[in-house]
Amino acid sequence: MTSADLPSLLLVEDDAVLGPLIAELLDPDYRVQLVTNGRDGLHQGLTGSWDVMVVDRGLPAMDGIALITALRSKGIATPILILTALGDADEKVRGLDAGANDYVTKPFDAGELAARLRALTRTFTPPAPAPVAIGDWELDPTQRSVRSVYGQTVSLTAKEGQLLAALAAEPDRVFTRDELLAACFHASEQPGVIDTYVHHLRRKISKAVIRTVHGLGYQIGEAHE
Amino acid sequence: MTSADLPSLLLVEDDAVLGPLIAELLDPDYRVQLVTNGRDGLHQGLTGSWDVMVVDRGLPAMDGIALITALRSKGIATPILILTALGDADEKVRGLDAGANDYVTKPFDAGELAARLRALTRTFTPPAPAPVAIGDWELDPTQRSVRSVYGQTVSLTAKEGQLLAALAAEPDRVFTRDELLAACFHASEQPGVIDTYVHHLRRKISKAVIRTVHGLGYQIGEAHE
DNA sequence: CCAGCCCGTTAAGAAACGCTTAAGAAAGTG
DNA sequence: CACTTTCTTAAGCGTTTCTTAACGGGCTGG
Repeated sequence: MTSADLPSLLLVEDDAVLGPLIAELLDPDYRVQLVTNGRDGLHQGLTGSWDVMVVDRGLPAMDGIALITALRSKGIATPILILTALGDADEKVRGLDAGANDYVTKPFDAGELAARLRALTRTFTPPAPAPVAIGDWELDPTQRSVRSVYGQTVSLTAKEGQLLAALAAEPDRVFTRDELLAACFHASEQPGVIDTYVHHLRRKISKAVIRTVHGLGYQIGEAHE
Repeated sequence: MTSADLPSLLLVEDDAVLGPLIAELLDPDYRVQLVTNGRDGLHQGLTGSWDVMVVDRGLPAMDGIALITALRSKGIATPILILTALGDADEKVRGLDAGANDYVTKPFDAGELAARLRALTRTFTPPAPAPVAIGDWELDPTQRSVRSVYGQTVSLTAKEGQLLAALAAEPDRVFTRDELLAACFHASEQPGVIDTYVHHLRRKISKAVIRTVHGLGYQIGEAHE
């Protein structure tokens, strides 16, 4: 989920009637983008940032299975639900093994589809999330404050907390500004925002926590050398 | 996956005939543990470490929905598939919203069940760029750092990384300066740049890594003959 | 062994990049 | 509605990285 608003959903459906219908059906709960062929689906899937995708099986320009295979091979891990008229068990096996996470056959029940999509997008948060350790600091799960190992507590703003949480999620990994932008902001801001917030964090916490990797981005953890 | 061998599967099914049958069906692909009531399912689910669970809907001692709700509230995030005779859309919605990840109705197709379980246990790992081995060193796929076999890590600049990657791509091959220029730079620079960067690399890493072939260029690896 | 080319090393200017600051816009609050 | 806090942009300045060039030592072939 890129922000506090609705999750984004990419719908790939060539049927001129069914496509808009499904889009309308999902509209209250998702920001739906409808594309009507596999090639557009691939392009959107690769370039956009989606919380979940619904793809038809038979598509012009690029088959649904081929689309999913292509996306997965490019490292796209977004949950994908296949929605199609082809209901043979063999077809289901093929679709799921290609990398889909769920398979629903037409005609489908609207409530069931919605529930399956909820199941796919559900981000499971354990009831008592352990505070995230960042060097000598501890990020509170509410993402609004950090405590040093020696009692001192610093409160963060929402963006500061999100940025720090994103970096802390994968220590040692280097995040580009664009990645961080997609994770914490609406992706419409200037990449320079990140610099500003990194500066804020470094001033509030110790300078050493967030490392700069020149030309790439930022990183938490392992100082190289 | 808890170990290198088969994934573990907890099957909660009270039917004395169907339970062992399903267990046998899944046996080739999973380490299956069968329990026949909800209370045992809860206990196993909480204490054991499972890669996936298959639970029946109607269970003695504790309903399947209640079981899932209880597990989720305790922070158990294991993928759960409901396998049941109750096939109403409403039932499916209830089961999925309780925290199940998939819902299959009896009678079920063995191949489909297996595929859906594969989809649930599939751990999607984005194509992990394998580190490139260079003598006693390992080039990080981000191409921005190298680690020696004994822990020491050295960070590289962008050009240093590109140059090292180009040389390491074909060990033992001798690259001319022009080839390296075309591979790492805009081909508009002086060939002498290469010398400078080779020097930087030799200073950061050990001198022996990059060999000079007089009159030709540079090389990683063994000398010819 | 020597002349001549090739390579290693260093330094310094140029360019790209990141840090810091400030100020206006937007959002939240009483 | 006024006030405060937070968000976002932009610009100046310092740092890192890139590229060139020059000098001195080393390699090769006759």
